[in-house]
Amino acid sequence: MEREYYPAAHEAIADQVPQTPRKKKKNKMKTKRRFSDEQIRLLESIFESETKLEPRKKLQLARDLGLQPRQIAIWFQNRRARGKSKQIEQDYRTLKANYDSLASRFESLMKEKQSLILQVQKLSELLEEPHDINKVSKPGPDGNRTDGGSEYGDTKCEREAEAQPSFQQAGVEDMGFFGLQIEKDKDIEHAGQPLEEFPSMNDSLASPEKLYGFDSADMFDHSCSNSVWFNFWT
DNA sequence: TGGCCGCACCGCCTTACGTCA
DNA sequence: GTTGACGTAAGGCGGTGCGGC
Repeated sequence: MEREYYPAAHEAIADQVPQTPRKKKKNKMKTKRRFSDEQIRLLESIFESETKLEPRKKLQLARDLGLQPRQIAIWFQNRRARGKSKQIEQDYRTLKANYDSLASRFESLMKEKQSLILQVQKLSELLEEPHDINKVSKPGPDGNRTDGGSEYGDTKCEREAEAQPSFQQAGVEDMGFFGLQIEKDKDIEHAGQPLEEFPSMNDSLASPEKLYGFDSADMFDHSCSNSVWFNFWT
């Protein structure tokens, strides 16, 4: 469909675009005409080099395009607003991509962490065995206990509470032995916090828990204040 | 020198028209 | 021909900077 273009300023439409309309309110615009492609092209080319116009240049441009200076000023204002809006959208996309990438890496690291914790628990059991072998209930054929519990207690807390001294007994104070740094005592209480504070971009973006369907509360059981956790973030 | 006023300009939000599917 | 979504020119408002008094 053909556009209706804004005529030159000296034509009738110019009368509807007062030079200083700021004080004239409630005077509804009668007609609105889009600028011609040529006008837009020139405006865009100038906007590329300077997003704000000097007054003299604005007057010159208004003459060249047959528009009112105020129309030029408004076009630049609206153009800056459009540019800003697009920039915000671009920034949002970039941030979201970074967030998604980070969340993905977070998830994979959590899996790796869980795997390493299991390895440590198994090693802990191995270190424990020679000292206390008589207390250990008889394992089933597959190596698991037949009563459904473990030699370290039936709860996660008990297992962890007992697992920690075993390292000390074995002279393994520093978990750097496993390439890890163990969290102890008060530091342990903070070990789970970064997980809960994993940044969500905003309410519209799901947190990792929602995004990936896992619950941080399950991973960091705060019912055990002395739980052994590794500092995920170091 | 500090305060006031008018003006121009800006950013931001809103309105209303033009265009298109 | 109608309608709803979208783009955009322009209105309106509050804020700021500047020059004159």
